[in-house]
Amino acid sequence: MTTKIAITDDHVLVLNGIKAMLANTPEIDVVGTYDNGQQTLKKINLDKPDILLLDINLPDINGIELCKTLLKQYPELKILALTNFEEISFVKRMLSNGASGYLLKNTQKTELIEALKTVLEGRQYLQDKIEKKLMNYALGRQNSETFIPKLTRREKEVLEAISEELTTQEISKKLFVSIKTVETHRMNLMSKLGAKNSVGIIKKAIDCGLLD
Amino acid sequence: MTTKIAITDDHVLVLNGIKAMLANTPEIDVVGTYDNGQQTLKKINLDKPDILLLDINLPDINGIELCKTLLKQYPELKILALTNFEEISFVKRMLSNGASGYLLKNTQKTELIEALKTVLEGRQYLQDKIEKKLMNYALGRQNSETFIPKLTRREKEVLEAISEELTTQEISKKLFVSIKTVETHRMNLMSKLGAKNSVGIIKKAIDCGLLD
DNA sequence: TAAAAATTCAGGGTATACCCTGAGGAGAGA
DNA sequence: TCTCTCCTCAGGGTATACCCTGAATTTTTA
Repeated sequence: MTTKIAITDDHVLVLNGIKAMLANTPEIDVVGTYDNGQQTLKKINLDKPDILLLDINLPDINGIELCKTLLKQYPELKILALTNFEEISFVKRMLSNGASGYLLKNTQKTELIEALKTVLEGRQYLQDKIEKKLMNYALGRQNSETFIPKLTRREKEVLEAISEELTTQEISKKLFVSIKTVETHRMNLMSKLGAKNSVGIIKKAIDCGLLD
Repeated sequence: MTTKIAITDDHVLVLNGIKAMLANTPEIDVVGTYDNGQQTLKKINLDKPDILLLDINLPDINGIELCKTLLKQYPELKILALTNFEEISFVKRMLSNGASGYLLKNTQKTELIEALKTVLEGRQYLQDKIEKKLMNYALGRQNSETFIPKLTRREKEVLEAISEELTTQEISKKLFVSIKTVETHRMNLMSKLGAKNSVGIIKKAIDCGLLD
C-alpha cells in the first residue's frame, strides 16, 4: 500500500526538491503539489492525500489558518508542517491547530520518510531541534506562575470581536447590546488582563491562549 | 493555440540549435530571433512573443538590464534566462528583475519544453542544478521573508512601542519625534500589515513573527 | 433564599486614535 | 544628476477609546 502525500509550498524549488527526494521511494506517492492556500483548498479533495506537507509561509493564506481549515473539512488528513520558522510560537500554534508534526526545511531524506511513517501511524513527529526547544519552553513556563484570568461568556465574545478589529459600535451591533455595554466589557477586560488598552488586551489574550 | 517564443542570443549556432530543437513541436512557434539587445528592443513589439529566451551575455547590453527594461514595457512577457552562467548572483539578479526562469545551455529538449509550459502557466521554472544551488543558498540564510512585509527601522521601533501599550504621545517622547511622525508611522504600519487599527497591527505582527 | 456575580445601560467628560492632504530634507542608488 | 525611499512634520478634522460614577435586572452560586 502506497502512502499518498501532497505538498503545499510556494517555492517551486522546494516542491521539486521534495519530489525528487521521494522519487525513488515506491511506497510514497506524491499525488499533488500546490503553491498557495487557495489551490490547496480547491484541489485537495481531488487528490485525497494521506499526508500534506505544509509550509507556513504562503503567499495568500497563513499556513496556520490553512491547517485549521483543512482539518475541519478533512479530519483524517495528517498535516506535517515543513518550514523554516524555528520560533516556538509557530510550532505551538501549528500543533494546537492539529498538525501532526513539524519539520524544518533542512530535513534529510531518511528523516522525512521516518516523519511520514510516524505521522501515518497516528503519532506525532517533531524534529529533534524543535522538540528540545519545545521542552525547554515548557520547563521554563512551569515555574512562572501563569494565572489565566477567568472571563465571562460576554467578555469572551467582546474579546473575540476586538481581536477582529471591530470598533465599539460594530461590536454593539454584532452582539445586540448598547455601546455603553461594550465599553463596560472592554474596561473589565483591561482590568482582568492587566492591560492599558485594547492592544494590551489582545497581547495578554494571545499570551494566555484565550485566542488562537 | 500555439505559444510564440523569441530568442535573444549572439551565438548563431545556439539560435539555430534551439530552433531545430523546437522545429517538430507544433505547439511552439519561434517568431523571432535576435542577436543583440538593441535588436531585441526594436523588434519584439512586432513579433509579440509570449516568452523570450534571453542570454545574459550579449555584445551590447547586459542581459539583466535588458530583462528589466523589457518587463517594464511588456509586463505580460515571460522571460526565461538561457545562459552558461551558473553563478547564483546572476540567477538571483535575473529572478529579482522579473525573469520567470533560469536554464543552462545544456538543457535538453524535454526540459526546455517543460520550462516553457511552466513559465507560460505563470509559474517559475528553475533547472535542477540551479535549484539546488539556490536551495543551499536559501538554507544558508534562513530569512524566509516573502510574505512578511518589510518594515523600516523606524516602523519597527514604533511597532515595538505600540506593543508596549504606549500612547502616541508616549511613543513620540520615547523616540524624540513629533506626535505627527508617530501617527504617520502607525498609518504606514496599518497599511503594510493590512490592519484596521492598532489591534490589527499587533495581531499581524505577532502572526508574522515580528514580535516576541 | 439571600448573596454574589454577571449583564445591561446612562450621563458626561477628556484623551486618543484614526484619516486626509501636502511637503521638505536626507540618504542611497542608478 | 535624478529618482526613490525613508523620515520628518503640519493643519485640520471626525470617530473612537478611555475613564468615571452609578444603577437596575437577571443569573449563578453558596
